[in-house]
Formats: sequence, C-alpha cells, structure tokens
Amino acid sequence: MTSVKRSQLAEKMAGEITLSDSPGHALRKWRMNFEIPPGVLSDRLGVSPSVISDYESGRRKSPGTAVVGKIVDTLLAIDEENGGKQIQKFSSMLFSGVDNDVIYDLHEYERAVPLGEFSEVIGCTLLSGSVDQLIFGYTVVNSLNAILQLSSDEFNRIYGWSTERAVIFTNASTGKSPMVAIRVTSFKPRCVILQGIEATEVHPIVAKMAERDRITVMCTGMDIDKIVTTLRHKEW
Amino acid sequence: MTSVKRSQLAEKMAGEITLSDSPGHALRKWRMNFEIPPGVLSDRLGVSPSVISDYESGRRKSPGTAVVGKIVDTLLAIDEENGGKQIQKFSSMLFSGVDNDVIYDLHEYERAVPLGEFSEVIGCTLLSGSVDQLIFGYTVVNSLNAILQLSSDEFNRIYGWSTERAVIFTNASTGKSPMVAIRVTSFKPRCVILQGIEATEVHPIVAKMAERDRITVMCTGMDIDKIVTTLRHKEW
DNA sequence: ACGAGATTTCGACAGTAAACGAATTACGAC
DNA sequence: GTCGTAATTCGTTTACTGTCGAAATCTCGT
Repeated sequence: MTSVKRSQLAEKMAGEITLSDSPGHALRKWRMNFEIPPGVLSDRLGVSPSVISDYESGRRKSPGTAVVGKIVDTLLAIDEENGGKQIQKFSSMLFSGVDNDVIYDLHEYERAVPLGEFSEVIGCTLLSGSVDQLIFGYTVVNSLNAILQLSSDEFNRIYGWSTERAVIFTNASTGKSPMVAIRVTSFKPRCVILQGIEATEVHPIVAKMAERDRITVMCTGMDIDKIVTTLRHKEW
Repeated sequence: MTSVKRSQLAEKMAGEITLSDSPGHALRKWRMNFEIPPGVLSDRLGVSPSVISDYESGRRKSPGTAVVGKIVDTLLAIDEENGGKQIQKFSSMLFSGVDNDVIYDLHEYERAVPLGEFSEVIGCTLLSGSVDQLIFGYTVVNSLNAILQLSSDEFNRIYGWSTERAVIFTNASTGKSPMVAIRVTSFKPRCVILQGIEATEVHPIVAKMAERDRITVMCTGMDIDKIVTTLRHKEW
C-alpha cells in the first residue's frame, strides 16, 4: 500500500537536503536519524562505500536530484524493512492529525491531466457533468465517517495543493454522504469519484447536488488498491 | 522577518522537484504556479533565458541541489516582492493551523550544536541546569497566550523534528507561564530561553520546575529579531 | 594493545551539468 | 498577416559530478 506518510517524509527530507548550504551534512543527518551505517546504505545503493563518504563529507558540493532522490528512497526502504520504526517516529510531524486512516492516498501531478484519460484508466462511468477538463492531482478518502469529524482546517487538507483535482471516496453505498460533505464546505474539487458502486445504485439526488456545484461525478467498481497503483505510477 | 511559511513552502517545492522523475516538469509547474514568466526568472537569476528553458525541457536530467535551491528561492523572492500572493495561497497547506502568529521561527540544524555556544551568541545568562549538552534546533514562540489555546496535537508541532532543542519564549514577564506550559505536556525541550527579561526578574519557582524536568533555563535581553537572524545564519 | 572490519580520504577519469549565444520557432498586438 | 518580443532548441565549452579502488585512518572487542 502506498503510504502518504512515507512520501511526505521523503519530500521533507529531499527538500531539506536540497536547500541546505551543505547537502552533505543534511544527507548525513538523515542517515544518522535512521541509524543506518554508511556501509549498509552503499550496499543497498550498489555503490562503493566511498561514494557515501564523499557525498557526506561535501566533496560534491551540489549533488544531482537523482542521487538525492535515490538516497532518500533507500533510507526509507531500509527503515520499512525493519518495521518502519523511524518513519513512525517522524510521522507525528507530518500532516497534523490527518493520516493514513483517513486519507488513503494523495498525489499531485506535475502537469495538468485530462480528466477523460484519468477516469478511463480507472474504469469510471460518467454520472453527471463533463469529462472535458483538467486536474492536477487526486485524493483518495478512506473513511467517510472520519472525514465528517475533522475540523474545517483539517478538512481542507484533503484538497492537497490544488482543488483542481478528483476526490475518490472508497466503498460508497449510495454516494449521498460524500456529496453532502462536499456541499457543506467551501472548497470544491473538480470531480468526485465514487468507488465500489454501480451506476444504477447511485442515489438520484447525487446528480442534482453535483450540478449545483458544477462538479463532475463518476463511479467505478475497480479495486481501490489497483486504482492507487495505477494513478500513482501512470505517466501522462 | 524570517517567515516559517516561506521556508516550509520552499522545502515542499524543493522536495517535490528533487524527488520527481522529471525535475524539469516539476520546476515548470512551480514557476507557472507562481505565474512568473521564464524571462523574469532568468533575469533575476542573472542567467540567459535558455538556461531556464533547458532545465524545464529536461535537457538536464538531474540538476544539482544548488540550482534547484536558487530557483526555488528566486521564485519565492519574486513573489514576496509582489506582495506574497502565491505564498499566501499555498500557506493554508502548510503547518496546519499553527503559523507565523504563534511560532515566530522554527529551525533544524544539520548537526548537533553545543548549547554553550548557542546560548553565548544570543547573550544568555544561565539560570538553572547545565549548558554542557547538544541541541539540534530551536523554536521561537511568539505568543504564550496563543500557545495555551492549541490542541495537544498542534502543540507538539512547536517541537519540530526533535525535542533536542531550545524553546525561546519572547517577552517573558516572570517566566512562570512558559514553564507551566512545558510542565503540563509530555514533550520536554532540552532548554528554555526567556527573552526580554533580566535574571533578577525571573520568578524563583522557575528554577524548581526546571530541575524537575531536567531542563536548562536561561534568559537574554537581546532583541528577538537579532536573535533570529543570528541563529538562522550561524555556521556552527 | 592488537587486529579485523568499517569508514574516510584521495587520485583518476568518463560523463554530464551549467552556462552562453546564435538560430529557430511561437505568440500577441495591431 | 506581419512585425516584434518572448521562448525554445541546440552546438559548444568548461568545470564538476558520479563512481571506482587503493591507501590511510578510525573503532571496537578481547
């Protein structure tokens, strides 16, 4: 399962390293935070131990994004194999109270994605509105109940960095509650996708509410894990 | 004034760009988010416009951290000059509800900093505990009142990424309230610094409470903006 | 205090990033 | 549709990254 925590932490680490005056020190700091010896890291990266040492000592003043990314990812991967203890430790610093339990996945694309294509790859049926628009990311909301109990401040977080996005509600029964949740807040996503439900099972009021906020509504029966895997790794 | 929002956003941007499969696209995305034309960016960076284009088109597959950092910083600088509209727009995504008003500054160092040196550069007088230890960062808390109203979840955020840090309370009167705030929570910083107060003005109970949690307490009369500037840019 | 293993330093080198500037193409305004 | 400005593409140069491997150095356990 793709972890929001993991990618948030990765982003924080990469950001800190990249902005640092001495990326080497930042790199070392994080490796030490994860309590991973240089040798283990270099093994996993398939490079000689001297490489790690060279970076950390600052011999390379401005390592490329590829290297930084690979190192960050490897640190996290090693930690995950050991039970994710450090990721756990840092997770309280991320995303305030809203985490995995509520948001199953949240992702921003680097360019505008045509909603038509997006919906196609996850097998959507159009219920209302137009598919002819662009989105920049998506959010998969896991538990509607949990969402309803969030403070408005926290709620806004499900919108990530742009409301030009699709919000996917898992295990919808009639689709009414998700639409109510959207209705009562001021931020409107471009598109709502109801997962785990057939077009015929959707409550008729859903289309009405959607039109009022000019939101496109679709449904899909595809398994949620398959959806997430597809959406995360798709090259648009 | 150093803005927490600004550096948080910078970190997010840099992280996203660094971890991206195509840093060029991420770079472009952010420049466009800020609505800054390539020419303006290149001017500000003092490079030819083709440089920007080359990065964004992906001719450089793995730009160095220095370049990414400079571009991110320049985008933010240009936005700030235009009133910080975009920074504002994105700030709701950062740091949940806790922001500038409460936390005046928050910073993590890349290596352990001796508390002795740290306290010396900001002109501290030791009141209780030992100066012979290491810290990894600091937090400047602006308004004690605001702090007291935070939820525990939010409160923990003042600890940043490690409790091995100094927490500086501005405009202390007797130092009692800050210590109470610390007392009632489970996370303990290594050191509390009371700003804007003389050693003789500190309430005697402060030392007692500090000993109980084994926290070093100091005070300083140095101006808070000077403190922040000093601490941010100091090379240890 | 010794030695094995881990870590760091450093010379070498191939490949690529960083930058320029000229040539080309795209985009608005009229 | 044409002109002018802005943006992109691309050839070229220089400097530095990315990597190795050998040698030097550090760090523990006994």
